[in-house]
Amino acid sequence: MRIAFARPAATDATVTDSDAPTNGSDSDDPSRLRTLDEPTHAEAADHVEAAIDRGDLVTLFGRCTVRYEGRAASTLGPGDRHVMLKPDGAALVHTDEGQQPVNWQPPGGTHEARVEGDHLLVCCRRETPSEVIAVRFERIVQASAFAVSDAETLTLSGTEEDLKRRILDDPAVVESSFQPLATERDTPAGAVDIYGEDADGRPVVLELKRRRVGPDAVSQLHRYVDAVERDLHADVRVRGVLVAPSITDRARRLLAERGLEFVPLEPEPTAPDGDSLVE
Amino acid sequence: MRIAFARPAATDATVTDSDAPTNGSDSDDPSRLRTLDEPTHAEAADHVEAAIDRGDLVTLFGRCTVRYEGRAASTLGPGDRHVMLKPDGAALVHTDEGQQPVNWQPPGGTHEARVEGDHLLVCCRRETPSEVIAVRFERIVQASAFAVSDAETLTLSGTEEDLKRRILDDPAVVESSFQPLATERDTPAGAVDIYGEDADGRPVVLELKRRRVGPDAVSQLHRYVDAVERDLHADVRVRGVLVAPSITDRARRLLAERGLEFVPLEPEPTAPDGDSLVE
DNA sequence: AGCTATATGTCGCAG
DNA sequence: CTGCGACGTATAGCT
Repeated sequence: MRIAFARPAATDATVTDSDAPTNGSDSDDPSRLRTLDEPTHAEAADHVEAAIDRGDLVTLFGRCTVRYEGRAASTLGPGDRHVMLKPDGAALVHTDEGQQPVNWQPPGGTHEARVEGDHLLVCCRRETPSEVIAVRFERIVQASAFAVSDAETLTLSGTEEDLKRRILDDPAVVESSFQPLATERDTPAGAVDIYGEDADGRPVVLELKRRRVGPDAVSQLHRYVDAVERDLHADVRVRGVLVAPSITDRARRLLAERGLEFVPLEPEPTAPDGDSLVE
Repeated sequence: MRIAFARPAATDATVTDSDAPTNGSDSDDPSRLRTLDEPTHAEAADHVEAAIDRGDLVTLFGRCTVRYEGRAASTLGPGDRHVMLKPDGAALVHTDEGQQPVNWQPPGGTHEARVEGDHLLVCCRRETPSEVIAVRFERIVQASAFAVSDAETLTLSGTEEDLKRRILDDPAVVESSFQPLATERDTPAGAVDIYGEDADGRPVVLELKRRRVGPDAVSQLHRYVDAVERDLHADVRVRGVLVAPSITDRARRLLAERGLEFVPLEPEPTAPDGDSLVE
């Protein structure tokens, strides 16, 4: 603990919420940060429980083990890690490496912190499917709680949706006289990205991908073309066109075997790079 | 800042690393935690830069905007968020919701923190592909650095690998007299999970999935069966069997259309649930 | 709640 | 490095 003089005797006595030796801000400080450095397990448990109740985002630095059981099961021996508990029920355990958490829990679950023997136990549960993460801290270096408020939503470009718009805006980028008739056209095999007709009036199925495609995309297109041909149950041959920035060799071979086509196209026109994010 | 008396005059004067008003631990304290609460931008910049140089895992709480440009591009307006910079070059920006970061950078990149106007700019770059995240803080509530050490690796069970072992241990779980001949057998379409022969000596291709399968898995199996049939270029018909816990209706239909088969099997025998993670 | 497809997917492994 | 497939994938949209 940072404010040692304010700490109760290091018994396992429960620390009352409002009297807890949080620091960094008064309880009505707009910063909404509450931090404990090197707390006892009991202090940390109270701190975390109170933060969860308030709806704060909680972080914990410390040495811990992790066990998971649910769709699969895992164990992780002792090490220094960072744990994040989100107010929406999500939980993340990060090591020093990797973009992905070593263990996690999706949103919708519940968090719980309590002392268990000589450990702080942080438990994150969810149902459907029933899953649990148990994080056992032998030492907590820092426990922070922050009342995060974020009204903004991400604006993203360069997606498959952008590629779709680009084609609908100017169908000629696919092929001259291509005419889109429907998007998300339903078939027994699933929804077709763009369905239309070529210059000769033949049906065309487009499958769009925002990036370089492999064999899986070819199979997907193949399924749709098959399904539409059955659907029309006429003797017309349905064209299948994969639209993506590029294609791998194996995918191109597969495409040829199945009589399908490829049109190279980026989600967005390649701009003569303008402003950079940092000057 | 928490330790106000230790802080230099709040000019933009650079804070010397070793004299920086970190707290929570001395520089050689084994806890290896260094935290600043409500630092100035200049203080935070120095703190973060020093932590990156040391190879610490860095976290930042505060109000910021985020811009990303690379494979795609995005912008995110001002809000309270949590930023994590890992020593391996990974970066994560988390809001109060979702398991996934709202913005991120995979490992391998470089981090940088500096004052830019009235903001703290945290920049995370990587090459191949060239990508940048720029996080601009208007306010930093807390900046922590922790020398994370984690020697352990995750032990995971219930994977496709477990399913494969289960079949190789006792091929009869697939079908009586099924005989595995190879795993990862190479074909022009990719590697087959398990290749073998049935009681009649006919070639069998197994595709394994650790969980319920949809149409994509059927297509994958179909590709492999096609490829093996061409490969053998004999007139033998190759059987294709999807092995997974369960299958969706549409996938089952697709499977039937292509003359393929399904065998229900879990990655691990369903145990009469033993010890729970918490008692 | 289940099904389907996308994703700045990430990650690991092989060529 | 690219290619390819698995992943406790997560996430969104739709029935």
